[in-house]
Amino acid sequence: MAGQRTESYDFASIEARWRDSWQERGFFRVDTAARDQTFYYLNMFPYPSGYLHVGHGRNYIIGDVLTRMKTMRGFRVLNPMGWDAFGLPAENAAIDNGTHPRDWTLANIARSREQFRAWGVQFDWEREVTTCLPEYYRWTQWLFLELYRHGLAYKKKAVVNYCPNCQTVLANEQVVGGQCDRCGTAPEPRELAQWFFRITAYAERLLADLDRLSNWPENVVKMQENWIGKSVGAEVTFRTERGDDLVVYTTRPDTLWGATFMVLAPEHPLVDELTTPEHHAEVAAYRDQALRASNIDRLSTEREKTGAFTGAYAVNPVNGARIPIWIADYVLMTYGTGAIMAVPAHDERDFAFALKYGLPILPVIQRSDGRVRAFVPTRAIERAFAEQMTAAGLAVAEVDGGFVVDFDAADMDRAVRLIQSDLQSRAWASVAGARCAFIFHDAVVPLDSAAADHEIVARCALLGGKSFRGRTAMEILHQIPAYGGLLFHADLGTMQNSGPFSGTPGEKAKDAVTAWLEAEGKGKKAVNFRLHDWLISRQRYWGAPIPMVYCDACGEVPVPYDQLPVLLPDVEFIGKMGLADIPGYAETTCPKCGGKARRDTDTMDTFVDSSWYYLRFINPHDDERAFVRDDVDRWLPVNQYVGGVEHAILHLLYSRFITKALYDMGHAGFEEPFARLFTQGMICHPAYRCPKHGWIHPSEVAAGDTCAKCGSPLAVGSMKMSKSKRNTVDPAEIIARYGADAERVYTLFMGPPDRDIDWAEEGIRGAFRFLQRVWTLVVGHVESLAPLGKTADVGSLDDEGRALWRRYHQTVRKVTEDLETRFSFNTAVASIMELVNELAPYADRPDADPALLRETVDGLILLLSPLAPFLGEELWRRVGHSESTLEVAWPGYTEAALVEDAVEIPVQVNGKLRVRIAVPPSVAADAEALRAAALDHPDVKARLAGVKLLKAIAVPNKMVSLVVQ
RNA sequence: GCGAAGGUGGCGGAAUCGGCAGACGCGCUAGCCUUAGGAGCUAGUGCCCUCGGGCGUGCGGGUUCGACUCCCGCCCUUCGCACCA
Repeated sequence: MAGQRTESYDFASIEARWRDSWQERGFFRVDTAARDQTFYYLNMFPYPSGYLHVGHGRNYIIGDVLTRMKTMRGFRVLNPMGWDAFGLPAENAAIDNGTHPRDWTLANIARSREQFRAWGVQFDWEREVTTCLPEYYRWTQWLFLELYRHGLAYKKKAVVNYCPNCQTVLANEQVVGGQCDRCGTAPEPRELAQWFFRITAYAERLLADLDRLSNWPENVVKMQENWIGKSVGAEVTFRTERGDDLVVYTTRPDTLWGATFMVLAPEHPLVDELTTPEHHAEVAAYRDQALRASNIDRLSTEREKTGAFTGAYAVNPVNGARIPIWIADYVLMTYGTGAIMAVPAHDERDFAFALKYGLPILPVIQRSDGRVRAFVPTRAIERAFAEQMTAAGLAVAEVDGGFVVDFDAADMDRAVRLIQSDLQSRAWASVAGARCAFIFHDAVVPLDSAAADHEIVARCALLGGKSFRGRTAMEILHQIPAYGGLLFHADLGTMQNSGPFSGTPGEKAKDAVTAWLEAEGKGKKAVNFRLHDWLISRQRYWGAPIPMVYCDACGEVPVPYDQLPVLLPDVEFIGKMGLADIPGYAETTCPKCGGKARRDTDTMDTFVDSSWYYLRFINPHDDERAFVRDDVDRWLPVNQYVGGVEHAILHLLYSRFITKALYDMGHAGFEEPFARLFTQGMICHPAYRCPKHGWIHPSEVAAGDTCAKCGSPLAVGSMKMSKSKRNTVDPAEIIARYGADAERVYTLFMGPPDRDIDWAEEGIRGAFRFLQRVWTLVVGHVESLAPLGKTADVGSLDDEGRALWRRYHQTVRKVTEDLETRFSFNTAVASIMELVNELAPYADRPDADPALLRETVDGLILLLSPLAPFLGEELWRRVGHSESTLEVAWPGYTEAALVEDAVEIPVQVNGKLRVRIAVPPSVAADAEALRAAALDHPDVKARLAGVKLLKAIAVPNKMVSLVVQ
């Protein structure tokens, strides 16, 4: 066939021929003065580690496809690239390689640029920004000063997370699962004076404006919502017996009457003063142990609750009850007020704590399901008990050691009376659930107060029975298996045992109690956020210096704007070091008084660098301003932002905060930086871990998944590609073997771009074969094409020609839609493949219509050109054109071509597909006509012979559904 | 525990608004062509089958003429958060 005669697909020389053409012609240079049809596409800029693997490629290839396609659609597409170039990895790599972080970083940038070039991925390189260069970080420092000037940057002494391995503090967001985000070490708490950005001032807006981000993935929005963690409740002031005010935060003011003790965080400032002498040793020991324990231990919910009694008491402001004050590490100093009122009946943690330490548990909220269960021990009653209960209409069942009677809260009084009447004189029974009470032969004691709790415990002790003893009534109930799951609940239910508020329904309870607290001056409504202020100081060298000076006379003095940048000293890099380790760096003069002063020796978190870079791309070379308001207002918010989900919280939250702050300062006219966000999935590849040698390269894997070095069995699993796991695939090898176009097409085709997916070598061969077929098809039929500009004369085509013509126009529509609005690259590729599958046999026909071939072959090349740009350019010239595909308008389609000659309509009988009938489009589009046509069709008639037709439903253009008897 | 996403052939996946399940590709089978290949071409490929059909989208129900799709209840996988009062 054609394959033997045509020249073969020499991707290497094709790609070499076009690789630099696009940059040379400046197709991706954008004039930001442009006003119409602008589109700002942005990839999250990479950390220049010097090696981008095929997984990184996915991100940039998607962006390149869209940029090329949108350019052909007539947009001025700004797609810039920069480098998030400060930070620890550069320092660590520099230490390993005995070089300077700057040299390592700049060399890597050059290498990465080369990788983009090999991929054919294009950017407006004239706008390249590099965060570690003074011309950029000068403006990062400007940003810091602006935040400072507006009260949004402040220095404070605080207990912060310090990573001993990285030798620097970390932001809250950088402690993931109790470990340093970077190195996995458990950070230790340290009290240090550090710079913070007041992101909490924006907590409410950052939360509220999530509603505007309808074009963000829902999970990212949810993650931010959870991270901000707004909760509404009340602050209630308890008074200690010594006379201190002890303020607690609670989301459940309605449970106040059930507060039977208080718990302070071990590091709470009042602990020392409150602790009585006889409890001092125990409290001190507990606190030391708690502070030493890393966050990891404190974080586990599984862990048993521990604590220590201070010996002190407070008074419950709502009922005057005297309640003990404890300390426990399940209360965090960093949330709320660092102190809680414990309501063990309705808080799971308090419940566990109270059971362990024998503290009273008083139910004050009814279960919302109203369920009540009585447990009656066998020896407490007569033999006929069950029969009597049944006769009274109560559900009774025998269980181990006795009977349970289940009823509704409304039936409580009657049921309790009945049980009591059966009770032996020295026995007792109990009731738990929506209501809680103990039944004695001479009294029924509801568990409604501390006094009742005492009475119950005393009576039970008196009655004996070694099995049911406890320090509290609830502890006694807890020993009865039949009550499993009934003793604790956290429902919002009707209040009970709560003085004047008893009977208040659940949905009103919180507000009613809060209003009352405010009126009484005992508390007030309060809102709490999980979000903390952003700690931005870092004690490491490779970052933007914090532009602040400390003067004995003037105090804290910001570096004047005209003295920026505060340069990172160009010194020999000697390993893990900070600016404080550089002799002479700190020495300076006070900008205010000219006296001797010291510079701040910390650098900024790299997330500060990346929190505003999208603005700098608009005016990257302006040395007067960070950015120009008019210009950024025209280009931002970014139309399409693309990156990994791993930035769902840190970078994306910080950027939103900075944008809002800049908006408030009048520097920008928009409040959200990224209008549309897409988070692409990771590419995974098998990774092998040897118990002795750690992550090993596939070349070191012996047969049967054992280590070639030591023979140990390996742990194998598909994991996100990363250098450290040694499971990356080098794009250079793929490109050498199959070409960049094949890698691009495979990357797009492998699956939906937001999903994680395994890299498979076989898959890329499929993409390669496809490109080869396109090559053979086009190059082999150049002679058969009509002159440039000809399009098919539909009227003169035969059936196959018309089918191909329609297929072509359908493909144009599908590819356009898939790329531009659906982000569905895999189906776009699939539909182009289908077109090729239909075009190839037609083109081989000796009587193929030259004009149709011209139209479809030209269109095919254009549709393919954003995906496989090298092949696109080459073929475009081969078929006679002289311009670049980027200068040609994206193909359009004709509506008329989407209409079929005859529509095949499936006919269902009783829900099963039985017959397909072909009808003209006009019939298919009309329900009545379609039904008639179906019923008239011989095959359908045959199906209906001898049965009774009950219903015939015709759905225009879709199907006919017949229901028979 | 809370939140999110997902579960479809041997594999990656498609089915966009409730309307022909499995597009497209990989792999596999057979044949052709070459015959050193991981090259090319053609045909086939969800499962079962008595060849008429039957069964099939994690499981169990429901709504509907019709359900991968909607509703209810479960199970499993992945991710994020997690003693947040």
